[in-house]
Amino acid sequence: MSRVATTADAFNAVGEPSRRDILNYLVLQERAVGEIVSTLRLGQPSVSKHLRVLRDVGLVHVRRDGRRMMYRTNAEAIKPLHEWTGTFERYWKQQLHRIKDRAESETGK
Amino acid sequence: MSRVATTADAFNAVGEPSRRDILNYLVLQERAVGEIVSTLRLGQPSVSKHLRVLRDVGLVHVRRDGRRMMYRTNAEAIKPLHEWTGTFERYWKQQLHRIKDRAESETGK
DNA sequence: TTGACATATTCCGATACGGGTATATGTTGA
DNA sequence: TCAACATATACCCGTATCGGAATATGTCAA
Repeated sequence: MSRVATTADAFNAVGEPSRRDILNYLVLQERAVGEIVSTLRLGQPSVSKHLRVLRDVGLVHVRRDGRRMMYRTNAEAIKPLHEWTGTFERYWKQQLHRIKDRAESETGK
Repeated sequence: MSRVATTADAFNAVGEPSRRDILNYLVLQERAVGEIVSTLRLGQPSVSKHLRVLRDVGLVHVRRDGRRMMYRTNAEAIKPLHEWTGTFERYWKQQLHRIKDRAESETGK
């Protein structure tokens, strides 16, 4: 037994930089594959494969328009990631306060 | 040329489920490696390796305490991920409104 | 100094991944 | 029906990754 799944979850899907680029691009507006290819300067098969991964985890939606496939980001699928990272918010705020407090007590010395 | 870096960035580091578990655990309190191993039921070398990845991207801090190494989550390193996912917030809110509006107009019909 | 303890590193095998090339599939318009 | 177009899939290569076993490194206590 070796590596577990991976592409089967949104956290992992988003770990790939090109896929984040694609999500950033597709959230603004629905786009055809060819537009993604030329805008992001990636190979067409590469883009199709990234889209397949994103689709499998629900991060994008597709719609056929004639012979083109129109993709768009499904922002809701990103919500869980935002929520998970958000559970750490109180901790980084604490850390900032500690740093700030220490700085103030030092200047006040 | 093949796969790019990966372990060299926080997004990817967090893509691994065990590493998320470790971060969740270490944010509550500083812990020794052995505690992580027994609490999360993972192999010791495996944990050490995950910790090395997390450390390299700044997601955890270490401190030596005698012969033990005490790790804790560096919440601040998670902030960029929270911010990136946050850029999608307005879009999922829009989607929710659209869904809500449609539901209301349908019941009102 | 030595043995026990705690952690890190190395090595291995199986597999997943990403990019590229070639090819298959599906759709349109003539 | 057929050629052009748009996208998806299959395949290959080189590499990354994960887990586990074995081993190395570092630290303490006697």
